Formats: sequence, structure tokens, C-alpha cells
Amino acid sequence: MAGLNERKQKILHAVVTDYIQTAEPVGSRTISRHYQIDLSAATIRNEMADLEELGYLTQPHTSAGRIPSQQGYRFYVDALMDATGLAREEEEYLTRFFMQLEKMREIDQIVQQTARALSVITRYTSLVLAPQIKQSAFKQMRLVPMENGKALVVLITDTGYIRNKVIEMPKALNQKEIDFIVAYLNKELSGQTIATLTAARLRKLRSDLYLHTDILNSMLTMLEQCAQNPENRVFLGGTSNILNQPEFKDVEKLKHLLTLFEEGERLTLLLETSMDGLSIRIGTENVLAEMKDCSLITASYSLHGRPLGTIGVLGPTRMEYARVITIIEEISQRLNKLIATL
Amino acid sequence: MAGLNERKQKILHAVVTDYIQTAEPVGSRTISRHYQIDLSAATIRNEMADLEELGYLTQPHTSAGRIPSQQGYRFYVDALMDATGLAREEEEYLTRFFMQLEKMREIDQIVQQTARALSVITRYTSLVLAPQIKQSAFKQMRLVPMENGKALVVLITDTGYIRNKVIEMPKALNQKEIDFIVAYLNKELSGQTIATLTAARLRKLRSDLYLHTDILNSMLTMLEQCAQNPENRVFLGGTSNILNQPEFKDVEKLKHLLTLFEEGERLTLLLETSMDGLSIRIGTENVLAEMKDCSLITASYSLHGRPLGTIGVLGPTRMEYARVITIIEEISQRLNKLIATL
DNA sequence: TTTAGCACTCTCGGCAGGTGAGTGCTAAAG
DNA sequence: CTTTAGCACTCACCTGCCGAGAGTGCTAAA
Repeated sequence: MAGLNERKQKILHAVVTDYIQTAEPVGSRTISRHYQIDLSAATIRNEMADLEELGYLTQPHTSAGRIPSQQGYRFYVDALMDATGLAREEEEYLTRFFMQLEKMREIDQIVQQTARALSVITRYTSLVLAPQIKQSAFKQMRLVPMENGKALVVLITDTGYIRNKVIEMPKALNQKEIDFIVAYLNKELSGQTIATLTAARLRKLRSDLYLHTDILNSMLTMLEQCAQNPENRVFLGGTSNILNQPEFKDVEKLKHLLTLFEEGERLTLLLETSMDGLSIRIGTENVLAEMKDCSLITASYSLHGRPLGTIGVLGPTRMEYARVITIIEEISQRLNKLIATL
Repeated sequence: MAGLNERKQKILHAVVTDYIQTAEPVGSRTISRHYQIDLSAATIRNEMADLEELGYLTQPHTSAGRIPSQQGYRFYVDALMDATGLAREEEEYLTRFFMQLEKMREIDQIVQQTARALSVITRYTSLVLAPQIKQSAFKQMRLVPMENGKALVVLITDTGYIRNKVIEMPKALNQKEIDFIVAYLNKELSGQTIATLTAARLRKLRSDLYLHTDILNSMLTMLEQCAQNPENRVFLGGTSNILNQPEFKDVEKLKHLLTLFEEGERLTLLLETSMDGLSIRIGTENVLAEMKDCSLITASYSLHGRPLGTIGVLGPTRMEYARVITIIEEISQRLNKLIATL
């Protein structure tokens, strides 16, 4: 498998690079002229025939140039690709962008804006997965009395979520009682994730606060809803960018992708399976059939080492891997820093 | 202009109906056979030639059938179209959907879900404009002290927005002072829209509460942000539905539309100009150049007679006008009722 | 082992011819 | 005067064909 001598690697590198730029099958002549490989077209032809037999290249038809196969891209990404830095204008754009972002305190907005920036800067479609409320830790919970027997429950998590819910307040409570309940809940729950609210734990809370069962129930209902309701956590950016790729001039393919983009649950699942560091899925390495002609590059972002969500870029298999990887890693790092300050 | 005798109207009606269904140019034979018009194809041909000369029909090329012109659709919508009721399954779907919706109390979610339902049921792309915070009236404002010198401002509007902002609390205030400030603000502002907060009004508030300038400033900052920050208020549903329309098999057209879909500000502007009852814009009647081959049907929804936002359906000019209009009117009415209960 | 040369293959664009749907016009029928 | 049948005509679309061009594989020489 790794049995590619240096010359073959050079040629494969040239083919991939060229094809990524032009989207046209690459011929032997092109390579011998445009790349620093001092070999004649004929020699390169022989090598390319070998590379095809080994599975790294394919021919769309007999008398066309070669294009990288999925295996070819994989080898390129694993062994050949040269790391690139951020371009200066990219760097500046990001700095400006994150300065804007610091003003926002709510994670929803941050995530949505990140998706936008990611697609603008890469010129591909971006997918961003927001943190799961369920896996977020309590920071604070508050109860705000309102008029006509209602009250507002406010929940703030360490991941930057602020969630409100209006509840009925079964009987009038004075401020002292409210303070007591809230203080108790905060003491008990602070720092724990919502998912750890097991039935046993709930029983304990209920018995500790047996004097205020009604109001406690209402507040806990909100938590349960947060734990159960799987709200849409995926944000897209630059959907129209796929139309710039010649491989998607076919309307049928497009339809499959655009339809997928509207299926929040499946996208969530997809991104949840990529929560560990950088991941590159090429073509059929993607589980979703709709993405068999695409590559997806993802990186996770985290708070205190705990992974919260994923940012990703989707493009054709003919993607500018090196550039996108650099950008994604940069953004995920900056996002980490930002979230730590929430 | 209105000089169409009954026979011509019947024929125009038949052409539009047929073309809406098939998307193929309609020939004279088709009409004479499939519609209750007891005329030979030849007669219909003559009438169709007249209709073309009058501008209601066009021919894609000399020896093809006729398709309605923009003017043809306009006449159809204004005079010919027969009103249809909701299909039973549509009715059932809507009832079920709005029962779900009643559980949600926040307007953002309601609006987003409405966009989804609208696109599912019409099988076109839907656009929904959420109420403007600025034009919403205060219901309540609250200040919740938090640890380490911070506090949470909560704003609730009559349109169902709940907005939070964490602010610095300049000096420690006791509960009594907080209660006083909040009570005063609520008394002063209740029932008024945020946009009415003129400079003069703000001055009065500041002088009335001169003892608490710092905290007041922080709270008012939030209101100013609500008034200024034009957040994205447009929600889309069923974007991929445009791909089912044969008129959009051309990737270039698609690109223009999809790009437009990402431009929130322009969409907002578009929908804001349709805030009065039902509106039907056919082809170039739409201001946006990207929509010159589309029709947009919109209806506004309101609270106590005050229009809050718009729901709309976007399709090709060859749209099922009657069906879509019925659905849009139904949904906007149900939405009105729902919002009144918030 | 590399390279030059050459025949071969395949795509693509343009062109010709046939087909079919639908028209406009004319003249006869009502 | 209106309607209808008939017929020639037009145009899109499909098919097959041809030549050009790009690129290959193979062979034989360097």
C-alpha cells in the first residue's frame, strides 16, 4: 500500500494539486511541463498507468487525463499535502470577526456567526454543531416572579446558553421563600450537567424541598424539557457555495444535498460522531449516502477539555484540503478561547 | 384591457390551469379535448392567437403551444381563479401542527416552525418574517442579580420575545432598590413600543432615577441594542423545494436565488414592504431582480390589529395560486389567534 | 531506464436529415 | 358572420455522422 516510490508520490502530488485547481482531468504533458519533475511525458504516462493500477488514479474515459481516486485523495491527505499558513487577509478577517463575536454572549448567536464566517472564508459550505444543553453544566438558575401568578425560570449554563420559560406559580411565594429555593437548587446543582439529573437525584431534591413541591415541579419540568427536546443544533453557512463547484452542476445531486441540509437530526448525528479533534472524511468514508461525492473536514471545540460541538466544512472531494484544514484548526482554537470567557 | 369575452376567459383559464399542472406549453387540441369547451381545435387556435396579440399568452417558439404571460397570470389571479378550500389532510396537518405550536411560548421558535409547516404543506419555499423587537411593546422588564457583580436583565415583549443580557452591576444594590427601579421602569414603559424611547424620554427616566444612574444606563443599553441591532428576522423553509420545479433546472438561476436566500437584510426589506393583508407579486412585479421568474404570495399576521410580520410562499410564476392562497390565509389567521394568547 | 514516435481511442462540436407537435391560413359548411 | 376541416409550414428535438483535438498505450531506439 505504502509502496510508492518518491517519483510516484511526486506525480500523484502533482495530479491532485492540478486537479484541485482546475477540475479537469490532468494529462501527462501538463505535469511534465508545469511541475518540477524532469521527466518526459512518456515516462510520466507509464508512472500514471502504474498509479492507476494501484488504485490512486482513475480515468473518466480511455483517452482522457487522470483524476485522483478516493484512495488517491486519502494518500494525499495522509502523506503528501504540504501545510499552509493562513493568508494575511484571512488572518485579518478572522481577527476582525472574533472581535465582533466577543460582544455576543449567547452561544446560539456565536455558533451561527461562526458558521457564516467559516463559509465566507473557505468559500465552501459550513456546518456547525452547537453544544448540547443536556451536556452543559449549570451555572445558575433563577426564578423571577411576574404578575398574575406567573413566574419566569431562567437557566444559565457554562456553555453560554440562557434559556427562559414562563411557568405558573401555584401559590404566591414571598421573596424569602423564593430565595431559599433558588439558593438551595443552585447549591445542589451548580457545576453539574443537566444529564446527571437522574430519577434518584430528583427524588432527593423533592424530599428536601417537600414544602415547595409545586414550584419545584414547575422548575424541574423546564430542565426535563431541556434534557429531552432535541432542538435543532446545526447551523449552516454558505449553502449557495456548492453551486460554484462544477461537480454539482447536476441538479439531481444538488437536490439530495439540499434536502439533507434541511434534515437537522441527521446532520446532528453526523457531526456528533466527529467530536474528537480533526477529522477528514473523503467520499464514501462519509456515512451519509448523499455525501458520497463530498469531503467533510471537521474539528471539535471544547470547554476545559470537554468537547462541546463541532465545526465543519463540506466540499467536493476535489477540495482544497490544506487550506481548509488550516482555517478550521485556527477557528476552532479561537472559538475555544472565546467560549472559555463566557 | 378587460375586453375579454367569456369564451376567451374560458380558454385563458384552461391554458393557465393546464400549464400550472404540466409545465408544458398547451396546444389547442389539448384544450378542445380535455376541457369543457365545445369548440374545435381550430376555433381555439384563433382565439389563442387573439389572446397572444392581447398579451395574455406567449409562444416559446413558433410551432409550440402557448404559455401564459405575466399579464395572463395576473388576469387569472384577479378574475378567473376559483377559490379552493383546504384539502382534508391539509386541514388535519395544520390542526395537529398548531397544537404542537401552542406549547412553544417564544416567538422565534413559533415563526421558525411556521416557516417549516408552510413549506411542507405547499411544497414550495416559504419565507417568514418575525416581529420587529423595536416595534414590540414592553410587557415586563426584570433585573436578576447574579454572583460576582453581574446581573441579568430580562425583557419580555407583547409579541412573545424574551431577551436576556448579562450586565455589570456597578455597585451592590439591595433587593429593595432593585425592586424600586424595576417597578418604576415597568410603570413608565409598560405597553409602549421600544421605538418610542426617544432621547427626551430617556432624559426624563434618567433624571427621575438619578440616584441609580449606573444601573439604569446598563439596562437602557440593552434596550438600545434591541432597537438598533437588526438581527436576522427572516426564516426560510423548504429551500430544496425549488429544485422540484422544472423552471429551475438551470444552475445559474438557482445560484441567484440561493444566494439571495442568504442575504437576510434584503429579504427582510422585501417582506417588510408586504405588511398589508394578502399580496401577490408575479414575475417582474417583484422588486428583486433575482425573483423575476418567481411569484411571491404573502400575508401579514398581527396582534390586536397591529401588523407584526409576514408569512410568504415563493414559487415559479407557474404556481398553484389558488391552493397557496387558501393555505396562507388559513395559516396567518391561526397564527394571529396563537400570538394573541402569548 | 528513459524517451521519441506513432497509431489508437474517445469526447465534443457542428451539421444533416427525419419526426412530430402545433400553428396559421384558406376555403367550405353552418 | 362564425365555425370547422384540411393542409402546408415551422421549429424543437433526436439521431447518426464526421473531423478535430487531447491524451493514451505500445514499441523501438537512445
